[in-house]
This record gives sequence, C-alpha cells and structure tokens, in this order.
Amino acid sequence: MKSDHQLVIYNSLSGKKEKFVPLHEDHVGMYVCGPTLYSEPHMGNMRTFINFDFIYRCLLYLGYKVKYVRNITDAGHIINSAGQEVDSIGSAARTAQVQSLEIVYTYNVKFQELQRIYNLLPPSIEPTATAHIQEQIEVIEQIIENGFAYVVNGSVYFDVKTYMQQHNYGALSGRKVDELEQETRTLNAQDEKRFFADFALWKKANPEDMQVWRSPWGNGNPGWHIECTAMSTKYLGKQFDIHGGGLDLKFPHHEDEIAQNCGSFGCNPARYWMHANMLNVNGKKMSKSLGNYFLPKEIVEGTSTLFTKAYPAAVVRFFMLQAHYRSTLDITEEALNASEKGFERLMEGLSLLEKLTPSSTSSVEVAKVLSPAEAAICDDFNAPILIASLFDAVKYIHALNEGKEHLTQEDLLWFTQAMTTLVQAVLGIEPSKKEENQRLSGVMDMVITLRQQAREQKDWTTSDMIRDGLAKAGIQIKDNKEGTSWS
RNA sequence: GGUCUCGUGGCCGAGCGGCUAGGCACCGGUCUGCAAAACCGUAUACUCCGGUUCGAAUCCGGACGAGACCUCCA
Repeated sequence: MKSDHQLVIYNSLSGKKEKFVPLHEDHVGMYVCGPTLYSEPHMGNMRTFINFDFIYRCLLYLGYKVKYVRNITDAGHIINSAGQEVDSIGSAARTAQVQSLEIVYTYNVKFQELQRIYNLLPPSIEPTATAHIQEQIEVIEQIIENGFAYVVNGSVYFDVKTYMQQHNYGALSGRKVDELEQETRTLNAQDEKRFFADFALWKKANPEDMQVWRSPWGNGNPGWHIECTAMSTKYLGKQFDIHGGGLDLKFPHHEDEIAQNCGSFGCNPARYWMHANMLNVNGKKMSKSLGNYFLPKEIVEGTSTLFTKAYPAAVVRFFMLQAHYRSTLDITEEALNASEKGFERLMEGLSLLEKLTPSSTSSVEVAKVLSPAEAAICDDFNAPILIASLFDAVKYIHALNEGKEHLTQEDLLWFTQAMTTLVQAVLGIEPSKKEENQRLSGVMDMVITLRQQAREQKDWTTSDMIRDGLAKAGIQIKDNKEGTSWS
C-alpha cells in the first residue's frame, strides 16, 4: 500500500463503513454486475460503471493488484414474482427480427465504444453468460446436491424455505421472507414453484426461444442470477473481496446471488458489497420504463432534448464524480454547466502548473497539499471531497504562479506528477483536446494582429468590431497580460 | 400497503456532535481603453416541532415532504 491512510469501505452487508482488509494481501478481487445487452445502456447505467471505474482506479492508485471482473449479460430468463417470464434479449431479437446474438453483438459494440468515450478502464475480464453455460449448470448441480434446489418439469428452482433453515435469506437486503409474502401484491401464478420466494436457476425451453442450451434437465435457459455466481466463482473464487452493482440490483439479484453462493459453496461470495446509487432526472430515477432517459452518446453529441448543448464526455464524467457514489445525483443543465466551468478551471490550473518556474526553497510542504486528496480516496472513495481538495490545490497553483508561494524543482516535479496522477489516473479525466485547426488558427493569428494594431492606434471602433464579430461567430477573445488568446 | 433512504444557502453537492467543504451563480476588488476572460475576496444554509448534550445540520422521537425497493432495471 502506497498510502498512509487506512482505506474504509461502506459495506452494504453491515450498513457501516469498515476497514478494508483484502483476503490476499495487496490483491483485490472485484466483481461488478455489468449491462444486459438488450438495448443501448443509458446515462444512468453509465453512472454506475463510471463510479466503479473510479473505485477500480482508486484501488490501483493505492497500490493494490486488482482483478476486476465485470460481466456482460447476453442470456438469461427471469421469472418475476407474478410468474411471468421475462426474456429481454429474446424479445428484443424478435422485435428486430434478428438472432439474439445479433442483438447482443450490436449493443456490445456500442457499449465498448462508450467505455472508450467515457474513459473507462477495461476490466481485467469481461465474461459473457453464454460462454459460461457449463459453469452455470455445474453450480446448479451443486446446489441441487446440497439440497437447496429442486427440479420440476425441466426447470430448476432454488428452494428458499430449505435454505432458510441453515442460512439467512435477506442478509443483504434486510428483507424478511414472511413479510415479503404479504408485500407481494400479485398472487403468484407460477405453480411450478413450491414457495413464492423460490427463484429459477434453470428454465425449461419455450417453443419461441431463440437461444436454447442443453442441460441435465433438458433444453432450456439459465436463470437470471446464476451467471454472476458461476462467473465470479470461476474468475475470482468462491469468495472474493468486493462485489458491486447498482442499488437497484440489491434485491432480488444480489440477495439471490448470495443464496446461490451459500447454497453451493457455503459462503457469501463477497466480503464487501458495494452499491452505487441512481442517476435522477427531475428527482426521479432515470429508467427505461419511465422513459426519462437519454443515451451517453446523445449528451456528448448534443442530440439529447434535455439539454441545449453538447457536453464533452470528460465533463459529464467529472460532473458525476462531484457526487458521492452512494448518493443519488440529479442531472440538470444548470448543474452540468456549473461542472463544466469548474472542469475548465481545474484543467487550466493543471496546465499552468506545468509552466511554473522552480525556486531555491519551498514555502509549503507538498505532502500537506496532497494529503487531503488521499484521505478522501481512502474514505469510501469520496470523489467529491477529492475534487474539492484538487480545487484547493488549484488555488495553491495560482499562488505559486503569482510568486506568493514557491517550490523547489524537486517539489514542483513531485507536485506536478501527483496532480496529474490524481486527475488523469484516479479521476479518469483527460485534458480536453483542443481541436487543432491549422487553417483557422492561421486566420485567427492574423485577425488578432489586426485588432492589436487597431488597439495600439486607439481605434476602438475597429478593435471592438473585430471582438464583437468574433463573438457572433462563437469565438471568444481573451486579453491576458501575455497577449491575446481565443477559444 | 410493507421495507428502507433522504430532506443543506439561487443551483448541484460534501460533511454526520464543536473547526470555511467544493464547484457554479451573485456581490465587491485587481487587471483592462471599455468589456469579456482570468485571479483574489466577502456574504448567504442546514424542512418543521420536541428531546439528549456544555454544545446538533450531525444523535433520539414525532410531523410534513421527496425518492428507492417489494415486477425488469445500473
């Protein structure tokens, strides 16, 4: 561990912040539930992935060797409590009149592109459900062997009642099964299940199914929850350090994952469960069903009807990291604009830092400037506090620039590297790339020279005409001490 | 209906027993031919009502309001 600070993580399992102690020193196994590729992930989905990307980056920064597994759901049948079968990928395929794999492949390509645009580090492994059918079958067999599942008419169900005799179903979500029964509004029409809370591990094939796999129980499809158990076990072991996902997956998905893992291997898969909170639009969760969503690409391209302009992906990412991952975040144009200005201030501070000249002595300890940033990272990955500390550092950079503070060459180098690491490697914010337009910049050089000549002759009419004309064309003139620049 | 979470200044959003969060906007200043930009600085807050405490935005109880989950969802 590089840091002097002790990392604490809020564990959803206990509802408390806990000291983070990995199972294997310096190594961290982390599993995060990825997207279901029946449509293009929306901005809310992206917030979760951005948050866990930040967490991954923090762990790397702290010196851990991280194995980060994020699955891709490209198969799976869900039986909801009303007994209806949901096969989102299959129905998307039927609607588009293509094969399931085509749907999955199309959206996976888009998802990979989004990861690039939003600067998400690629996980160590991105396994797909369809490539792990055999592993899923093996886990189900183990659960049956342990007596926590039963076979009915070609389908396999998890036996919650039997499981409860030895384990705590509801350990994560805090739900109590007898309460659940009363809570369930619609009466369960699924007569195959012995108990209303039982869930499918394997579902017998329907005639309309486009994808079907062979199993000891006949042709069918895996249940929704089992893929995560199979893949996390295969790549991270029966128990690993961190399991993450969106808050909306806490129940039933993660609760059922715990049941499956305990039912097959006798242990909770993860020691630390982390849940990222939702992205809100006008105070309501962004979701497909509410229709209040927009796509991550639309905001970057300026084609979303919610906003009047386009925002660079780095700005959107920065905006998201200005809220803690456990809080909901309301996205509005006003808030986004505020972040954009702040983002630019931070970036300008960074580029100013590289132009500073060293001094023979240092007036401030660099470690003291950087310490709050590390403390923020270690306090349950507190990105907003980290960013606040970076803004404090920007103030310090300006003080250095104005000669109010000074640093030796050695300290300046240290400070510069640390700041760059925190912004680029940890926050995952790349400096905005200025679009190099050779022809335009040539023209602009000339225009600025002309305006400068007019100003020297105190010909304010001409110089203001140039300034206003450029403003109309969307180009802003900035007069600094060193001269005139534009953007 | 059940379970849970949250209500912070104009906006977004940290903090979670005593110490300026931060960003944006506002206002004042420096700079400027005037502006803009940039930089510096000040101010504004903790839904309400009780309680615990020397001290509460922070803990406890209640009211009101909002949201999430209990159906698929990141």
